[in-house]
Amino acid sequence: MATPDAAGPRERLLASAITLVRQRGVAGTGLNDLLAHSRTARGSIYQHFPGGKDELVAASTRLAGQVVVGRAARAAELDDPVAIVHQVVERARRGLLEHDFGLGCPIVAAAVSGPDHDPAVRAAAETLDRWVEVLCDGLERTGLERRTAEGVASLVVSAVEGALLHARAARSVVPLDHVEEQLTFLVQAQSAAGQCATD
Amino acid sequence: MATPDAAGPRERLLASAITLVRQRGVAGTGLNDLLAHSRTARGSIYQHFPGGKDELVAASTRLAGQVVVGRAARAAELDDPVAIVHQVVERARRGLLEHDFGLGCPIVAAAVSGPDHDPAVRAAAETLDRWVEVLCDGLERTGLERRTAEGVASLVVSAVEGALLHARAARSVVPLDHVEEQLTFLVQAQSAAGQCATD
DNA sequence: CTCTCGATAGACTGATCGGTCTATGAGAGC
DNA sequence: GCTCTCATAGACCGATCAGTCTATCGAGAG
Repeated sequence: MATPDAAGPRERLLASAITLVRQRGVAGTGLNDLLAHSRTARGSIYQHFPGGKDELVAASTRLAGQVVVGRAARAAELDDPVAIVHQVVERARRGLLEHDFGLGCPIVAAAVSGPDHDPAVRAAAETLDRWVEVLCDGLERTGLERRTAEGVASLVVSAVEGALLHARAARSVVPLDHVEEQLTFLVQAQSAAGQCATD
Repeated sequence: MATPDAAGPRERLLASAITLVRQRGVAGTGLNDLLAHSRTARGSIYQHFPGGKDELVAASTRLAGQVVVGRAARAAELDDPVAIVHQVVERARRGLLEHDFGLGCPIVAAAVSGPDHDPAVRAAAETLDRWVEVLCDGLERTGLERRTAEGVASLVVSAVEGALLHARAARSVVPLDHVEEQLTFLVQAQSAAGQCATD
């Protein structure tokens, strides 16, 4: 369980919200499921999240976003763009396999949750933007030109999210393998192109 | 309206299901919304889809999948890989702008709908696989090696789905622009690499 | 004409939804 | 000891959920 139960109800609620939303989406996650999964009293939701389900989901999306961006930032510290790509893809692959394709990306779940749940959508959008930024900075540090790094970082994020979604639905990591292979080729080609230009 | 109303209740239901699911997801779409949007009698659902909502959603996902794959097949007939990529991305871009970022991809919505709605998830997975196949065949026809075409096609589908998702959440087509730019660079580099190898 | 069958409209069910409420208990600070 | 606060447990609310049912209507076939 992601919830050691030593944590308070607020932490348990956030952790359970992230897990259940990854599993069934925002609209598919009911408060009853949430209370049972987090073993929390009904009142505790409104103690910590006066706005109710919407506020809880938004907060859990922001929290998940911090985790995701934090990992990306650590990956972006590597000085080889191929290693950065590998790190990001590998993280997605492990997340899928560890839970037997049961959990998707929390940011994707929030992003597609629609006009109701608008705060969650905004949190997802901000996370995706920051994710791209962080990767972009990392790729630039490895020698890519700024403009190129922006495009590559954006592609990496989009491709990994898309492949994760495809892989979960198909219950196969092949889409992630293909994406890693091609992204690796791309960053090498872009690095080489940048080298030539600056020669 | 996508429903000319001349069509029978079955067609109206399918069209409305696709639209509403693109907007709010599977779990977020209620039968009442569906009936109001399609101006259809409650009984007509069970006349045409005895399995109820689940069967309707699965059928609408398969229908949407046929449309998506059909478009991809037409794009894949072009003899320039760059044009193929442009066609696919441009379709996504127009879909977003036409509805002011209100509608996502029906296949994505079905893919992330979770273990409930399993038929919809399977339909989404099959569509994604066929989509990749169709693009792969097209790219191979333009001269890419089979193995390379597989990887590139998979990346194109994943990247476009991911970028579509990011673009809708952020209400900006920039992610799609970045993806198109980098995918264009990639297919050119892969084509060149293939050329060299066969020289 | 009648008979039939799909479409429509809408009442109705039990279950579940998100949210509010009260009551009890456990622990910290005074 | 006495609050005061938060966590818990669970009853309760109106609204909505998916699904079933009945009744009426209209078009086509006999």
